Amino acid sequence: MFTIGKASEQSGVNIETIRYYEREGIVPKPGRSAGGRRLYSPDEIAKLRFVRRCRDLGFPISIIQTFLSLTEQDDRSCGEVKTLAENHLDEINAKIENLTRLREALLSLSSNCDDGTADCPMLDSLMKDGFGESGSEQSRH
Amino acid sequence: MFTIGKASEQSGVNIETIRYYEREGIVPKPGRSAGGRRLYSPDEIAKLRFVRRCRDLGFPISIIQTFLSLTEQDDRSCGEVKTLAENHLDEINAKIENLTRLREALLSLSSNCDDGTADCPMLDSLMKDGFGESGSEQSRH
DNA sequence: ACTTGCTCCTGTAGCCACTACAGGAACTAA
DNA sequence: TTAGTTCCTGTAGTGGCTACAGGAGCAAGT
Repeated sequence: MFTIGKASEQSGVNIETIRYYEREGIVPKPGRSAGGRRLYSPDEIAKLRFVRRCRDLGFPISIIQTFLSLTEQDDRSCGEVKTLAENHLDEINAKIENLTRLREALLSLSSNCDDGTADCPMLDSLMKDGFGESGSEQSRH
Repeated sequence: MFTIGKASEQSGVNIETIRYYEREGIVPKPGRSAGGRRLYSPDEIAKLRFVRRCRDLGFPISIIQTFLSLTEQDDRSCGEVKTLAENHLDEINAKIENLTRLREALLSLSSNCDDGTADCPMLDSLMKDGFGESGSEQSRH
């Protein structure tokens, strides 16, 4: 059994984050020592590491909770996992596309932007009327 | 002069967000009608639109505030803008790289994941000891 | 036995940039 | 006048943590 500090080291999850996961019911409450300290088994540490790796892959907590419940009941888990992973891949691809378009926009805006000029062409075009948009979009995640 | 609804339409900024920007001092407080309603001039609407466009480009509010103060005093603004834009471009590029690596990782993980299997190889490898990491990293933005 | 210094505990508040109410006041059109 | 719409303030919630404050427990050295 390991204290929270060791569990943090071994799982790569910050101590405060571990306590947060417990508060939120993302991982089960561990046992306690006589003095009231949390004690983690290797299995519980593996679970923490699993959550961190999923977070590193960009999965939101809600999906990770589904993953965790799928690992409990080992009943036809793989199909559902694959679907969730594919949806997540689609989101990642969409983000990459967005960022790439954004980069192009920013590049072309800042390219006219030379040191020494009094009026900045980038700020100018961002302030102008009807510049890169077709109407009032009003959509942001 | 326009009410907040028209200002929202014309700038593309949500009504609640406009009020939030005002509360936070990101845009100056507009005048009010006899009945206490906010009234926006075309210039103030242009400022809101500017903020939205910068947000669309991914700039954080803190940077946008710098931009706004630079547009007030038209003193050698362009050099500073260019630097901020380049730093932001670096961040965007870093994000794209991260997401691309993430996509590869997720693809290779989920590729072994076929429907019908009892134990999911993706969840399996995420749960295992020492799989894709060199030690205890502990670094997340 | 006592002290030093580390780890741990709970509880609360802050981060970013919004978004979503609730409960009421003020306009506008029929 | 009345119904419907827009606006007002104030507060709380979102996600996923992170950062305290103020105290208790514990291990090693003297």
